Amino acid sequence: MTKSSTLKYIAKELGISASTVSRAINGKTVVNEETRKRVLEAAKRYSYTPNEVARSLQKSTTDTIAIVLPDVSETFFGIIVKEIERVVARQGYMVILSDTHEKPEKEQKYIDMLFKRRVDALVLATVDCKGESVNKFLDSGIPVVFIDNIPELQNIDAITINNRKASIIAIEYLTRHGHKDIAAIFGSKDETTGEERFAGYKVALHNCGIKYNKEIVSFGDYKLESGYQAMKNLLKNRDKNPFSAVYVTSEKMTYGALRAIRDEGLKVPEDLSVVGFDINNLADDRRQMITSIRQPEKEIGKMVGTLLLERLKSAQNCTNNTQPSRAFLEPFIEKGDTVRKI
Amino acid sequence: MTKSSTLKYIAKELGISASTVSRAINGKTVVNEETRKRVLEAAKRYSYTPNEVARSLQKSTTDTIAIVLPDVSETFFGIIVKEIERVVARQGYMVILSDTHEKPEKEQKYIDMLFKRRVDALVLATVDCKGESVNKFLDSGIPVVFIDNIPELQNIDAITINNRKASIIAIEYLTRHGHKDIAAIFGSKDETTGEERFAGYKVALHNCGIKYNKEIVSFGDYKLESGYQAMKNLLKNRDKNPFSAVYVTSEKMTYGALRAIRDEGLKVPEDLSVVGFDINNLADDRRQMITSIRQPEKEIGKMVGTLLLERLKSAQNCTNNTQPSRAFLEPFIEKGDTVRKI
DNA sequence: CTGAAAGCGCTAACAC
DNA sequence: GTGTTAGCGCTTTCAG
Repeated sequence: MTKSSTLKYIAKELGISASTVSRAINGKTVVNEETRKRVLEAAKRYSYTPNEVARSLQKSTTDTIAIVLPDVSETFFGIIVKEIERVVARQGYMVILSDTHEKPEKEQKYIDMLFKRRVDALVLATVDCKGESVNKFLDSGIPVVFIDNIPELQNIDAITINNRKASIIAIEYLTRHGHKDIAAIFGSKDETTGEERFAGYKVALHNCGIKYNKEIVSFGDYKLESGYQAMKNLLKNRDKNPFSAVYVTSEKMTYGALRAIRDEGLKVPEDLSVVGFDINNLADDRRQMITSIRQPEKEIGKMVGTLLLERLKSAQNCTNNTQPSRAFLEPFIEKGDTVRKI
Repeated sequence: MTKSSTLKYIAKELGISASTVSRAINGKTVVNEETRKRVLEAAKRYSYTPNEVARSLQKSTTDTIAIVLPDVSETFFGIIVKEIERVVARQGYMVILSDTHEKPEKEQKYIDMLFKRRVDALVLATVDCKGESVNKFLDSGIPVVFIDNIPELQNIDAITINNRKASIIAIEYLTRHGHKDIAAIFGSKDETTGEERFAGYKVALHNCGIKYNKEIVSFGDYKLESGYQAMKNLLKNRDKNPFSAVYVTSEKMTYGALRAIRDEGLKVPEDLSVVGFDINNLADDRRQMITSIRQPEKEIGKMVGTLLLERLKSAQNCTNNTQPSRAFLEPFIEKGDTVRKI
């Protein structure tokens, strides 16, 4: 319950000025070896801890970066967060994490709060591509890096995968296994991940000479329940609109879909082949239980972290005349036991 | 690049005092309706945003809670973080997340930094039960809630599961399926999760009249690689020390073990039954792909969040004479396809 | 209802 | 080397 002591307090105890104490503790300026020792010792004795809040106010920098995303419990985001944190922590930055639960209102609110808290940079996996609140950051020149969903704005930093290609890989894999009727479950078309993956799906079908059938395509919201429902519905109409495989475009929706399939008494892959997305069963391996399109999460996180540090550094030097950085990493497929030849 | 305006600036523009502007904006005190309007309008015009750093310094409260844990990319922790955040965000708190990568040094460093940043409370899934740095928090009366691993300290708040029981459930399930030679992979005995789960394993064996064989027990560090290696080794000696099932006590180690099994050309469950831990495939369902011991992550997170808010509230009122809160939730088993009868 | 003044804890000139 | 002063942006008595 002891209130932690302040610079001023130590200064008074030692009969010296607060600035000297400050200097001794920060060690940036030269201080008499003798006094330095006394200060350090007193600091320990009174268990002094610098107050970073005060420091932040003074330097108008918080050494904090914020990450706003729709769902930390998706392993995809978990890994990205971990990796970003790892990279920026080495330069003393800490991470504020905000989970929007896929809700645009929450996203707005969080971004506003984070701005008030003067975070030094923002990583945003938006669910609200038209969101206004992020403009405050952009206008203030505070670094923002977009991931996952990328709004259509000029001059923004963005790191994501080639989502069209992701679908193309998935569909080609299935067609190579003889599948022609391939159902699919996407996220909302309002988000670039949903839209692009959907677009890629259609392109791939076209390339393979398969006619697009909208009856076997469904749109969810990336949550487990929506994957479950979507799959249920597809299965219900399967006699009218048959399909031998399904491509599901998020981790949770994949698990939801698998559950629906099981609930209907069907076996994977005997009765239905499944290609999921972001399923992260065996980490570094190229083979896992569920066939899945994967994103290089670690690499994404690392790139984001590195870019962040770069932006932060040039923000210090007011060297903001750098080009926006846009990276499109390559998705890949991990083969598992959930697809069979027909 | 516009530097955001301050209270003082607005005050000057309007020819009134900063305190009035402050009052108008915070709306706690009564202000002339006329001036209030003028202020609010000016605030909008100059796109004023309150500086929470300054506010924090003044109220010596940051509205921030910190979570320190060994691995956010474990779904177990992902869900807990999400849930804690959901609960505390409703009261305006934000979350700083620190991932220690299972390293005691990092943990120490983070805790120290968080103390300097004056977070209002700390949630700690320690990997370092003897860690000293957390004492600063404890001594200062800043709320700390321990989860997962619980150090042996008096008067601390802790929310976890009954880890012994977790193992008992696992072993009993396996023995009911006819297994007698049950290998196991635990975390370090230095952590309560490792120790307790190991203890429960021995108790369960004893209860089932099975002799404990240390040759088929291995200790890892909760990471994927250690699960992989441990399993490899167990498998290598399987002719001398045979077993028909293996119990693995973390998500990542389970995935690592499964990979090792596959690499050896063995099939689950035909050649070997597996009970994992914290495998989170189908969320709300009671049946999933991999048989796994589960913890009620959502409930844990919710309880932590609620407890945190309670502590934070009474910290405000200096009503710190409450009893420490210790909860032991119940683990449960989710049955999947990775265990067979023999 | 509003303004002046003081201060949260720290750092950064600027003198000496 | 060290002290003094001022100030980061805000809130909060205390007068008026």
